[in-house]
Amino acid sequence: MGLPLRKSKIEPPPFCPLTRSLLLLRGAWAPNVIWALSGEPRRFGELRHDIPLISARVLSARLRELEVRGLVSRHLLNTSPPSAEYTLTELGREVMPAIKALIAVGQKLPEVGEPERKAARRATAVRIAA
Amino acid sequence: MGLPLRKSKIEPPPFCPLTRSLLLLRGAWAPNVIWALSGEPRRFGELRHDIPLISARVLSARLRELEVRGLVSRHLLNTSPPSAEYTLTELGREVMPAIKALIAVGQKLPEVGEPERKAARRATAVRIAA
DNA sequence: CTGTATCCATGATGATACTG
DNA sequence: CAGTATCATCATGGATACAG
Repeated sequence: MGLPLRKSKIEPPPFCPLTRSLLLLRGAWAPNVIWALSGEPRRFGELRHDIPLISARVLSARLRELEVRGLVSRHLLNTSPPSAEYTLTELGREVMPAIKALIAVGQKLPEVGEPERKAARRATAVRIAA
Repeated sequence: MGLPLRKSKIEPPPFCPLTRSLLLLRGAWAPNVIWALSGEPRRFGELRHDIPLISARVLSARLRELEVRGLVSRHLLNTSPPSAEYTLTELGREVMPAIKALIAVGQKLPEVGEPERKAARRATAVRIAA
């Protein structure tokens, strides 16, 4: 995310079967957007509320990207004031299993703060005879 | 991706059940590393070969992070020249379902190039009466 | 071979202001 | 309300050189 998925100027890993889905998760906000859309159709403002801290700019960008990829469809409502409604497409719903799997895994993972991330590796480092 | 998961200086979304797993995918290379370790234990050099284009610096960083999080264990072999062996821990293996789900989804997603990403949204924009 | 330290380029975000 | 445009910031990644 940032989850950023930096695409090397060269070529993306030919082997990795993960490259594609990783592109999907690009930005690290996309999964949350999909998750927020898993239920009923949501309007832009509702999504902003559902996904705390996401900026309008980023939400807009992700929605557009997901739309271009065919995971999300956008409908303009001729209301006043005008509003927009976003829903998952059939293709978009196919992503849910992966999202759910991620959530399930997350619940099993221990919480790790920033400090620990930079901690030494000695924790599990073990010396064994060759 | 920089699937990067940029942690706001403020606070991470309290609600999102995805935050944790997303932290795991940080860097967008982690999933590939886990995937590469899904089989037999691998040495540093083997991983570099398994994951084309990944730099030693990044591979090292991801392995360390996964190690700190308890998903990967590292073993130094007293060989000459010295070598290291990485394996998934039990916790690490629990992530596989999510990885596999991502791969499965990836196969269903259409290929989308950079140009399309910036393309207009008109494709699916539809006007419906309110 | 296994990593680590630097330096640098780029992408992803956040904040803010503005338009329809 | 729904977005978009701009500007500034920072993390992640790549390349290269160096160390155990």
